[in-house]
Amino acid sequence: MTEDLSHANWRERQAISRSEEILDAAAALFAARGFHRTTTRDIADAAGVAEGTLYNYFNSKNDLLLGIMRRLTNSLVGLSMQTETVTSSARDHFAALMRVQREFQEQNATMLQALLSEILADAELRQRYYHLLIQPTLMALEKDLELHTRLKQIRPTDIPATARILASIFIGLFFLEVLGDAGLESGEVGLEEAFVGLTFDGIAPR
Amino acid sequence: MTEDLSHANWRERQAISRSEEILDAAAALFAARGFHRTTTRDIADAAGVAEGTLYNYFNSKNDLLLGIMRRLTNSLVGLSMQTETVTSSARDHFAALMRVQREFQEQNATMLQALLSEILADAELRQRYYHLLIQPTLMALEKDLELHTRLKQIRPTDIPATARILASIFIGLFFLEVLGDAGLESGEVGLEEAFVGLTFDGIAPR
Amino acid sequence: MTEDLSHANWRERQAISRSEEILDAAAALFAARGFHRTTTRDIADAAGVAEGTLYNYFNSKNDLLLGIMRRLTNSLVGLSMQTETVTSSARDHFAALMRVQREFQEQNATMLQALLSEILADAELRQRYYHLLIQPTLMALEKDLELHTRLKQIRPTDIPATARILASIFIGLFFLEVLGDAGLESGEVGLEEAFVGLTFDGIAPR
Amino acid sequence: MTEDLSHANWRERQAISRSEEILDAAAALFAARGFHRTTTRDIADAAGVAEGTLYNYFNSKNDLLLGIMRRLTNSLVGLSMQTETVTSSARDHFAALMRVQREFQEQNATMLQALLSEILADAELRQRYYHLLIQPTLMALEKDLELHTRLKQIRPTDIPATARILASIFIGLFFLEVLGDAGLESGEVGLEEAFVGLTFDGIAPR
DNA sequence: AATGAATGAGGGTTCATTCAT
DNA sequence: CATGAATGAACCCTCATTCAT
Repeated sequence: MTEDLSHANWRERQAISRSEEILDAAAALFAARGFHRTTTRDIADAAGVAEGTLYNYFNSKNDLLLGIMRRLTNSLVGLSMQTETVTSSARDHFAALMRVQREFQEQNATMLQALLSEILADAELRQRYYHLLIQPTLMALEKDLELHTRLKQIRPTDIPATARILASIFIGLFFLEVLGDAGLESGEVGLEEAFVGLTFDGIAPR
Repeated sequence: MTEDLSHANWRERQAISRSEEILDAAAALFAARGFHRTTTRDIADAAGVAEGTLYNYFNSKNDLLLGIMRRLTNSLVGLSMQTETVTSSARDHFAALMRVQREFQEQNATMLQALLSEILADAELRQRYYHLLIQPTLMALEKDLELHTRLKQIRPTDIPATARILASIFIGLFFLEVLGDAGLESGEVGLEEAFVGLTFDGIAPR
Repeated sequence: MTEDLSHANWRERQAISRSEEILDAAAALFAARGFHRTTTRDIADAAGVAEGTLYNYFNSKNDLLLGIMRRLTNSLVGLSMQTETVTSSARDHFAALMRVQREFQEQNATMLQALLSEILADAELRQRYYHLLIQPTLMALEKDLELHTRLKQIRPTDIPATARILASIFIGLFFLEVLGDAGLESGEVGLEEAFVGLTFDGIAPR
Repeated sequence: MTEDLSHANWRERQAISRSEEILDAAAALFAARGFHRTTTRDIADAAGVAEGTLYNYFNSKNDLLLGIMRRLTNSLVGLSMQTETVTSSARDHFAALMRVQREFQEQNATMLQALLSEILADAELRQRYYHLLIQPTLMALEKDLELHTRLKQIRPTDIPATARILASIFIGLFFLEVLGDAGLESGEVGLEEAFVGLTFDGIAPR
């Protein structure tokens, strides 16, 4: 009985890791060549399994995208739990936010790139992505802004609009990164400072 | 002779308008369903021509994307010429910039969306897009920032980083729009104010 | 009236020469790339006319092949008239036959090559070719053999079989030529001598 | 282990026979209608498989031609091994050669016809065919002639030229056969006799 | 008679998915 | 569960032919 259980566990673990290996392969290939230019054959080869095996873990090629998205959301949940803890000053808090966001993008770069392309092309996926990843981010930002406004750590603003501008910065920076912008590669530090400087103090002369 | 000329002109004009009609159809479909989910048959039908006719104007389906990109760059050139002249205060200048950018995005929404998806999936296209559309925008922003810094209308900052953050805002906002973010639909005015408020004065309390 | 006639003549001559120019272009291209790999566009370009113009002179692309065949038969008729005149010895006669055949092949090389390929692939064309070009040649050979047999200039043989072997030599040599056989390029003289030596004296030792 | 092996063998045998079935179908159709008039659909139907299956065994339609050529060369190799041993008299030897050649042509008629047409139209294929099939035949003939000359079984001749004439006879006869020449159908015996009579004794009267 | 843009049927090829082993 | 050969719908593109100018 115990053996049966452990065996089942082993199999389950096997299954999970197989599934993850396949997703790894798929994400890498989707990011490199795009979803449509990647064949199931490519994925199977990269994952070291037969083509038919893919269909034991995923119902369709499209399901792989959904799997990637699930991973991203899980990753984001872990992230939000991590940043939940309020930090001292608003300045530090938003600097930390930027850092965390950039880290998230960096660690999930291939998956994000793989998804974004299809998101722009598929209405259903788009909606799903928005609800699972963008909207939570926007709401978290709004909540943060509200909180710090109440604490008088930031001045009163149009919170929804400001949240969207901040989110746009994160999104846009990822985009520039994908586009291979040289200006970004040089140094992250400058970017973070410029971000905090801009958003907190503005660029108006004193 | 006059007749010959006018005849040639007629032909030429026909060819140009046909070409534009096809691009219109292609851009709309690419934006709606994505490049790969759109068939040449779809495009031909939407443009009201036979499938073979597409290939009298474009060498391949991919060429249609390049045609769309060419249109966008032309549109951007017209835009920069239009904004070149503006000066007055830095505040007004950047507000105008935001307005112009958003207008550009609005007027070229389908084409931008049609391209973006493929840009994320195709390295060559990506590079081309960066050089033709993003880099010029970044450089124009840097030039603007430099100018106004020299005029003491804005305080000294890390100009390349700031330019990238501003560009990111434009890019990210378009993305949110494509994702159908409801918060953006409500009002452009609030957004523009928030943008100027944020970038000039920051969100730090006085 | 005279003028009308001369005008008509001019036009007719024009038409004929146009038609011939087109056939020239077609034959050259068919020989170089094969019938199916040659497009009507290619032919029109090579002939210096528009694609539609081809159809004022030929009903279809296939008709161009028939045109080429007509040319070949005309060429062959001229040839047979030329060789009709009986020459002194049988030896000289068959040597002359070989020479004339090789000359015919050389002068019509492109057209022959263009046709042969299609002949092997198209049953109808094959039959037409056989009746127009091969059968007459075989019959002429048989007549020649009969005549010289009667004159005791050659020994009695199975005339139909011998005629076929002689024709095969001509056909096969052309084939080897097309295949670019280096042994043939070197010298024609040796070939002619070997031909007469073989066919008249055989290779058996004295 | 035994099972694995037998299983692998079964698979392999399956694959080979499938591949051969497809080639059979292709050769028959190419011979009947020509390469370009035969569609991959036709071939698949004739072979009793789906269109896509063709591409599990051959990379392209062109590859089928190469496959046919490979078969022919294999067949030729078997042939040369078979004739290598013959000696006896020169007369008998060349009679046997003729017989073997005609048998080869007969047994590979469809494949030969399938290839010939494309050979005349495609320079690359032409070269390949020459090197794989024609040149070996020519060299074998030259070697035979040399040997028998040295043995004084045939008189001294221009060996390369004679070899080419003999090869031409074989090639030309196949051509006449393809053209459906009635004179050939009647009897092979007469042809063989005429061939030996012509080549050894010539047609000159005693 | 000349033009060449428009046509659309048809072709070769790809690839996600299935299923017998 | 794993395999990979078989499938066939669907796609992009070509090109002979037509016809309005």
